[in-house]
Amino acid sequence: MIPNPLLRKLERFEPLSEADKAVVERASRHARTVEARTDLIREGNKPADVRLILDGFACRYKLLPDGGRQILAYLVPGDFCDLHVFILSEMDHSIATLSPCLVADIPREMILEMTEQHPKIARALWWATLVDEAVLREWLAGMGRRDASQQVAHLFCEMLVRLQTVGFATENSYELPVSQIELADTVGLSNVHVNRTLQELRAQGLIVLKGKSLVIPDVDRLKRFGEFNPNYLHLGPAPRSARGQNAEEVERQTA
Amino acid sequence: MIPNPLLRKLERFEPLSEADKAVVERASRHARTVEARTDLIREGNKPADVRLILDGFACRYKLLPDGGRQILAYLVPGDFCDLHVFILSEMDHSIATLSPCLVADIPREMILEMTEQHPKIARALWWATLVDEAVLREWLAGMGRRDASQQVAHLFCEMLVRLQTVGFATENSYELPVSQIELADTVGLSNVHVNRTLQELRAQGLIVLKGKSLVIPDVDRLKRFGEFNPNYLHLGPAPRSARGQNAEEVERQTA
DNA sequence: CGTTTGATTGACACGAGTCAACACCAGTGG
DNA sequence: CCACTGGTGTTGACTCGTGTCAATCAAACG
Repeated sequence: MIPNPLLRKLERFEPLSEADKAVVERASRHARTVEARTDLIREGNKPADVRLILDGFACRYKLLPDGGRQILAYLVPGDFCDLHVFILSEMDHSIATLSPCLVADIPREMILEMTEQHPKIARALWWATLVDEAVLREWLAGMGRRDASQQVAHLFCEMLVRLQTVGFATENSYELPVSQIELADTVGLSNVHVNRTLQELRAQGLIVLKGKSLVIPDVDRLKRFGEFNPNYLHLGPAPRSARGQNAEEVERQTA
Repeated sequence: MIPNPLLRKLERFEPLSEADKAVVERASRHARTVEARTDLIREGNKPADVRLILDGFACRYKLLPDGGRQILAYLVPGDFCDLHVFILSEMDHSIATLSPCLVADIPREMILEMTEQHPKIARALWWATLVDEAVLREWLAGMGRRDASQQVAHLFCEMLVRLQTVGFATENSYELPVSQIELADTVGLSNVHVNRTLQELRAQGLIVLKGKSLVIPDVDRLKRFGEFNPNYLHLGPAPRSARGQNAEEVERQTA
């Protein structure tokens, strides 16, 4: 089986005890598949339990009165749809799958158990929530102050790092099951301009994007181009080697 | 004296007991003044305690390598600079005053006391944090999918509501101690274009902005113009004042 | 008073949006 | 087996919103 992506993510923050791990595993045991482009939660809903993505891509999004859409976050394996539904009375945005997904529905009680009886998990969940917020801030900064190509490059770097931490990316590549239209709704551009931007990144040799498969020939170069500084992901030191041109430890990819 | 803005805000979520209120009051007792345009926390810092704004305007911001700046949030009376510094090892952004501020430094222990021995406060703080995140999402949506004038109008509506809940705005006006340059860094535009946008809003009679004082002659009209739907602020029903009946009209419209 | 910072205005350039046409599949059904 | 379809990617021509540069004003300040 695939190692639990949530576990991988949380342990990136701090090591968990065996008992902690068991609880996390148990919470994500019962999962269902959801096909692509399906709403998991809609604005106005008050979901009864917490959804956890185990495989596939999903996104938070808002629809605007004029029909426009803005994607607010990508949810990848190990990410929660909404940890805190208990507090707010209703969702102020929607969540939908982008690709086919494996989703676990974690009952409220199990979340409470995790947070009340496993302080380390509680802290790690706190951390995950804060990182989500930090990502939001980084996107906002990108939207406001970066041009199209930088912003796309930055996004690709972020997804590389995030997917690597849960074992869904190699050293320099991953599957990005997102159409150009969806990318446009993510970075706040038109689909046409996203297309031109991707062409430009390709022409500069910064990315190789065929279908849904993204390869980054020179990760450091793309990071420099996109002004990507991973500090906001709060991952601490890379687990083994990561940075240099010679980092060759490749994550095993089971998906 | 002035009722504690934090208390007002938290009680907008749920009523607190007298003991709860006393603790909140105590936490915000020792405050200091900070002059305008002063960093409270810098990126990379690990602040020892939590800062609470009691008066004035502050902002979160990020500086980009090219010198650009993006303001990520406005902090108004009742807002925390960073409730969760305990978890993350360092700040990924900075916080600065915009106007002269009154700031309380709340020691970590007092936060722990509030959250561990006063569950209602804990829930209310949770709520405040989630609302901050929701505001961030709304800004992202605005940045990505609204044009300049809508976005500015939306921001003005948001600040009206937020300031009203802490008693720093009248029915239709408030002090906005923010220069056009800072506004530009907020909405992701150039200062020149912000100026033109403000002219346009003025010309349409949507706002009266002289110096730092903002008056909104017809609040509902501005809300409609900016497509402002306050649901993301999760304030529940309006507390009783005259704002009620029209707010729902806006919500209907955006459905 | 100069100095300085912020607001305002105009001329011009450029990035990004819009519209439209076409190519390229993958799926569907006749 | 092959038209037909709808969604996605690609391109070009044109428009328009916003940025840039620069000059001028206005107000705050020592």
